[in-house]
Amino acid sequence: MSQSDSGPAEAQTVEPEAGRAELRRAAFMKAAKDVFLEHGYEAANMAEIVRRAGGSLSTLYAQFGGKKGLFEAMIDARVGELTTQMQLELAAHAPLREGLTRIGEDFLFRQVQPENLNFFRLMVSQAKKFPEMAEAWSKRAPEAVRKALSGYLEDRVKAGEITISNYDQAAATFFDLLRARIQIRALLMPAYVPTDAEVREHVQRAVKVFIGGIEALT
Amino acid sequence: MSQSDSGPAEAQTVEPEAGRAELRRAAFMKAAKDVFLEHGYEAANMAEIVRRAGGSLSTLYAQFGGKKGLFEAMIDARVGELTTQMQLELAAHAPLREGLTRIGEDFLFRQVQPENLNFFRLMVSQAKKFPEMAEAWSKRAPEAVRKALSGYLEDRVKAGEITISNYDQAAATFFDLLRARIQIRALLMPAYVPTDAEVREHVQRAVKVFIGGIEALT
DNA sequence: AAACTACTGTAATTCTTGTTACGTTTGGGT
DNA sequence: ACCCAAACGTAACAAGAATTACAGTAGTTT
Repeated sequence: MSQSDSGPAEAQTVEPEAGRAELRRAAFMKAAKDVFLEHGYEAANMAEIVRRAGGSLSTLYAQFGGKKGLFEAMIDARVGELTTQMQLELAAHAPLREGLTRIGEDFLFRQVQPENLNFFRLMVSQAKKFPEMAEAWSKRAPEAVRKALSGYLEDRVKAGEITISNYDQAAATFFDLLRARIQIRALLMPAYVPTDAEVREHVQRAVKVFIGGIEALT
Repeated sequence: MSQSDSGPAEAQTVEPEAGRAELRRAAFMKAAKDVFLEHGYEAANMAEIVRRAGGSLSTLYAQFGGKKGLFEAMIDARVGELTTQMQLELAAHAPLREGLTRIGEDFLFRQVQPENLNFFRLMVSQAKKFPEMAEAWSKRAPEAVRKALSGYLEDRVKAGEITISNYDQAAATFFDLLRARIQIRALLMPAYVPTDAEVREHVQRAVKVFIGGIEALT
């Protein structure tokens, strides 16, 4: 393609003072991420990873031990990145409807980005083969977002805008409302990418139902 | 192994008057379903399918053409079964809270059965390679359940128990509330199987939020 | 500059697995 | 009982891919 120069694609997050080994490692990880996300675990090809990363097969094996090791290293790094990425920009003291809308859109837009969908697909399909991986992700990520929203809700309760008995439960419910339909459609129909308008409309509905229904939880 | 008698595992849904070919075909399909659901598409092994089904590799290839053909045939059949299975037992004229609870529990219990989770996992992981398959499923199944619930909701509106402007939207929202958290946990943690109590409690919350919040949708 | 280490490139190895070939057996219709 | 198509069993075939071996090269350290 336009990438006709065969220069290796170094990751952007590498410290400048990193040694040769670190540079190779980072390039391998980036290429591995691309290839694994694109083709899945079984169909991913070690030779292709090397082709994209530059460097040599031997070095890859020396550094990661094998396909499994490379995969796990890549996932570990990715889980870390995504978890921090999930720290939702807090809505501070915005009024309830506005704050929920902002948090909801932020979350849902991220959720439907192709890269995140591919990551999710990979997780689901490999959950049996790499249980620790999937479990780590399924605990850290939701916890991060739930905590962020819980904090905001608590603020709103103190402001007297709403009554909530269980913050974590309320937060989880809000994310349930947000994600389900769109995420499932996107997972099953890779060609389908929701438009901005769809996402915003969906968030609007979720916010309405949430505000109306949440107080019903004793 | 312990399966020392080499008897083929015939499917239970075959008409008694079926010819030899149909019997073989049904046995292959059942074994294929088991193996594909268990290992995923790439890791599934044709020889193992034959081992489980009884019969011979040659016949399998004669009937289905190859791995891809077998997979598609199996999925087609399965989509048909599941779609009809999703015809929720209508709650007839039960009062709103009771009817929703019944429908919700029925749906969610089915949704978290290991076989259905494996099927979903397979769909998600192969959505790119077999787009028609995933799309067919992602359209037929939700439509079936939504229609069933819509009918019930309409009945309740006529009975004056609630006000709803858009039945399909309302139904979709209810299923969003039901499925999200538990389904995602189950997908990512194959070892985790929610208890009956968890499921029922979750449904209770969903019903409460739904009833409280749904009228907020203009 | 020498020595040592790490990286590179390529080819060989080995294993797995989908697929095909072919000679034999079997069941059902006449 | 006879025939023929379908099913069987087994082995061969081919392709792909993970992994390893090895000889040459480049960087780093002292």
